[in-house]
Amino acid sequence: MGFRADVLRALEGALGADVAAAGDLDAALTTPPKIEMGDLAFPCFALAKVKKKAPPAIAAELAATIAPTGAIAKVQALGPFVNFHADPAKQLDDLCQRLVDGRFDAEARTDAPARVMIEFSQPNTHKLFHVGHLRNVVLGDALVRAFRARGHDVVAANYYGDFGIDVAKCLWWIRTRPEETVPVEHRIAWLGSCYVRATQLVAELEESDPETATTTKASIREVLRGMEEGDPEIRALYEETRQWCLDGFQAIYDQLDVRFDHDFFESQVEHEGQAIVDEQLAKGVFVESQGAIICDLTEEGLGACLVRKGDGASLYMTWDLALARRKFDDFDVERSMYVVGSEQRHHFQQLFATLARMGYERAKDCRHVAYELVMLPSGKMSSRKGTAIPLHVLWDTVRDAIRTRMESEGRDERAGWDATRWNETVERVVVACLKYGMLHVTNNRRVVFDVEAWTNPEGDTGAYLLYALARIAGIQRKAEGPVPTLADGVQDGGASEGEAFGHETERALLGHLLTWPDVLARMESTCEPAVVATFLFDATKLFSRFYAACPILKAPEPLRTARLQLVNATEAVLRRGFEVLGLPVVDAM
RNA sequence: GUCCCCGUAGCUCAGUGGAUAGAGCACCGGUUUCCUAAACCGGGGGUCGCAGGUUCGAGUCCUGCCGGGGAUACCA
Repeated sequence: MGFRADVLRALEGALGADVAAAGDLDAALTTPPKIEMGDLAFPCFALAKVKKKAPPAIAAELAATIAPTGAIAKVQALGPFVNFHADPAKQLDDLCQRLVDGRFDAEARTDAPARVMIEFSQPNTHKLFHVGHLRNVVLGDALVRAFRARGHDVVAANYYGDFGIDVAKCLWWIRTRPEETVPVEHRIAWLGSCYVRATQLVAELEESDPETATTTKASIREVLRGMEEGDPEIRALYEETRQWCLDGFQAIYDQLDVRFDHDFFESQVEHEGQAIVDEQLAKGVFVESQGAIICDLTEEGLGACLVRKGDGASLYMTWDLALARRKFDDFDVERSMYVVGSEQRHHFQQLFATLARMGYERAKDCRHVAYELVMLPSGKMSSRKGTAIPLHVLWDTVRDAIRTRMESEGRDERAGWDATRWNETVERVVVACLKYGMLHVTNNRRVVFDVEAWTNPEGDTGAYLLYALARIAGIQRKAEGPVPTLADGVQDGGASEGEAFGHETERALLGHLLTWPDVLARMESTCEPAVVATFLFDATKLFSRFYAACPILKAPEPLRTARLQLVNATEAVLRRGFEVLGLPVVDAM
């Protein structure tokens, strides 16, 4: 069948009685650091003890016993490794067939599909949506796509923070300053500034004029009560401004091509949470402590989990309990994932432990996908200090940079483009840059947001990835004569006019494409989109090298067909990766 | 105090216990009568924070320390 299978069979045969001592052969196989060394390598260290021989001697012995068969073109000992060289044409043919008949995708799927809920984004209404929030959306969406590609039944869920004291602060500011005009554009940013100014005012008053501070806070609480109890005037303002935000968020999700299957709202689960607290209090799972209600998690080493404040008010934790119950009971999810910043680690450890105490067995299948903040080169982003970059500002900046770049080039491809085509292409490059910029860094690492770097579309960026796809489309467009489709495979792997398929850039690219199923599996188990992002960058890099080194359309047959098939296969695999990260595609740029 | 995350090239980052630790940016030099030069090739640049330990083998695993960030019940 495939090269890897052939290698495993050959090794088993050559090892004979030593197979058991060698351990898991499939797991042992590695990729040599350089393509000239071969495509797969078997390290002989584990055998050294049993055979009481030096690894290089064992490698030489094994290499001598294995004859090239099937897709194995050459076997060679190199130091302590047995290196296997694949027959590149057979390998390419195999990849084409598997892409066509679905085996390639089947291999990428899990054998334990589950119903998974992935909660992400969780934007607060009445607050600025800034670059930091973008990381969450893009990360969560990538996970949704990856879990789907793996064959899971995924429910993408959003959870809007549309209630509480912060919303009241914003509304209070608006009500006490009727002279302020509401802008037509970027209303979320304006509402956010109302919230910030109210917060700052209270903080200042607490310093300078404690008495006024107290009355101000009291009137903010009045607004909150009005929201809760349905004061017509306050309620109307609340509903209107809330809707501005929901519309604004939807516009952002549309631009990013992010979709949710279900929306939760804080305003919905607030009361339910309190009911759960009463319930669990009656059962003795929750207890009173210092006037408040807690779930005592000292046994788990997590301290006290506060579920109701001393004044009877609910908190995040209270609502999360109700939310979790809905997820388990109404949606029947087997696994539940929460994409939330890493500063909430303790919160989620407590939440999951509390759910376990409440009797939810599936609490063990809850997972907090933590990620670090987005930082500016100058430090932490703070919406209160006004140092946060609103998403639309970033978007405009990147768009300007990319459009300027494109307009200065004057490419033939773009000669007949109308305004729509221009706008659409620019927008796709922008989205690719934004998403890739957020995803190519490991979750646990801070993303440093440097506008200079983000507006330079060269090197390790989304634009670089799209560029490869545009070149691929260009080749396919310009090919004259017979153009193979993947289903045709590679009929003849032989040499022609002294040139055969198997240039080192071809073999390196091909070998890399073959690892996709494994890469997707790793993204699922680690919840790290960076795994796929790195794969795509490497694939693109390898394609660019191949492209620069090997003429495709002008190559003699059958080399031309083989190269075109490599181009087709590269496109097919790249598209799978783009889909998983939610990156847009282009066929010209 | 305790717990968690990060520390790899000037900067930003990859690196699934295996071979000479790799990219991108920046800097220097080269490549276009040829499929898109947003590309490709070459060059300089490293005590993988420090010290021990486990292992045939450690950037990777364990312990301790140093530096940065975060969490640590009545904020959200």
